[in-house]
Amino acid sequence: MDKLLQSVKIGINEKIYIKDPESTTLGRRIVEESILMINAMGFESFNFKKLGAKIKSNESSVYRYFENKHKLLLYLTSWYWGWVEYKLVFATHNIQDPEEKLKKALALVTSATKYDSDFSHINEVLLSKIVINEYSKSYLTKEVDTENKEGYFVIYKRLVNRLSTMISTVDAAYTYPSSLASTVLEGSLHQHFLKDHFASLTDCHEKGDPTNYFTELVFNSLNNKLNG
Amino acid sequence: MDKLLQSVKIGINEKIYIKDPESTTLGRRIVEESILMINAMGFESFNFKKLGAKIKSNESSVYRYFENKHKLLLYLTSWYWGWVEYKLVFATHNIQDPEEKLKKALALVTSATKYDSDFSHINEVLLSKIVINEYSKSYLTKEVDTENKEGYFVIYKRLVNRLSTMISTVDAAYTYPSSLASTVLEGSLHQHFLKDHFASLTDCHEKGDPTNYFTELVFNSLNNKLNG
DNA sequence: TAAGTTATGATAGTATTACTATTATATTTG
DNA sequence: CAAATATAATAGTAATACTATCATAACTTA
Repeated sequence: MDKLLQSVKIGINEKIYIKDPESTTLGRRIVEESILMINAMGFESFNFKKLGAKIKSNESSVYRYFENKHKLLLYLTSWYWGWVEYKLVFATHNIQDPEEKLKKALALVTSATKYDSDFSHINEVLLSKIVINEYSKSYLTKEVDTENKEGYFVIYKRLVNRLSTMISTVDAAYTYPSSLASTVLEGSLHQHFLKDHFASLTDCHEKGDPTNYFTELVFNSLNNKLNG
Repeated sequence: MDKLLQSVKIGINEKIYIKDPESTTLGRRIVEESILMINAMGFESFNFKKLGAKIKSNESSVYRYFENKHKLLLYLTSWYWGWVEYKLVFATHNIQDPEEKLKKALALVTSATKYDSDFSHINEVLLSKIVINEYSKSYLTKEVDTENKEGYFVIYKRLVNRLSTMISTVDAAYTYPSSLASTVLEGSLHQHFLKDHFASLTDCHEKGDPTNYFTELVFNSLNNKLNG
């Protein structure tokens, strides 16, 4: 429950930003508008000069909040995963049955993000699209090990571990709980991407499909007499 | 078998390059050295000026082969997937039993690339590392739909479909053969990445682990009385 | 082998990016 | 109200991602 409360404000590693964007109106405008812009034009075309112009502020002012756009992406994706973690903990904490708990968690983590506005200035639907299209770019870098040591990916790692633990609770004998958890999280983003751009490479076309696919995938792997 | 022979030279969509790098010594040097450089410094730091200098040629000469570094990445990754496809077709074409065939295919597709030098100037081990670290960047772009229409991803798509077909041959009733195939291919790259940078998010640490993990994952999903 | 063609190399130039630095002007706070 | 702080405006730099031009080298073929 303490973790839960801690997650409500979505505590992001302070090294990711120079000045907490949640602490000022300008900061929130930066986050708000960057989500719209990255979503509309893609991460590579997006830059701080354009963002400054769009919010009728200035490039130099944006740089006082984030060192560069890579750090801003780390901020946005950390926020997203923190939000998913918050929903996951909230939605599963009173479920006793391990299988039900895991089922609920999988549904939450694999389904497309619907409209939500607990955090006024953040558009979670667009942010989830950004995560689908850009998340890999935040870690597929030469700096990944340094940044990992700095703790830039803790929220995501904690989420994978929560899923992994739920998997192990259902079947303590299963050999690959972490791999399965990371496959579900990353694979879910990938299936959503394929659905939008490479329809022939996926069978997830209807709403609900990624959830059904991954739920089957996970439960077929657990408590299976064929294993071990 | 015709497909096989066609694949030996690894036929890459001609729109990806301006001038076929296989047709000249300089072209092959560009490909050869770009693999070493991208592997050493990462795709973002790599550029044609540095490459030109390294091969004691010139930036402008490199631009006569590839429009930009994105196209070069498309070329390298297409080559890689074409090479994997070639190995896959070669290694499985005389296996009759569908399960054995699929097993062989999964092993080939999920295991780390060992030393190979059928194609002298291409270092397949380093190229496979590039694919692990950079492949997503080739399609996670705003231009993906246009480039897909141009046929820049045909080889990869054909490979997913081959795997998908093998899955359906083992179990025609399985609902998600394409999703499972794409999950295996993409997921395998991801597990290899995690092994190197986020060890706590995977259980694949030993050589052979990704193969065992994905083989179990696939076969637990097929011919399972729990389904349907 | 001379003449034409094509490939490569060298150099220069442009627009954009990703910043840093400086100074001016608001705005907040004590 | 003064002092501190935040923001805005402007300028500047090094690097990137090219394009264009011209010279020269190498190959081709008549």
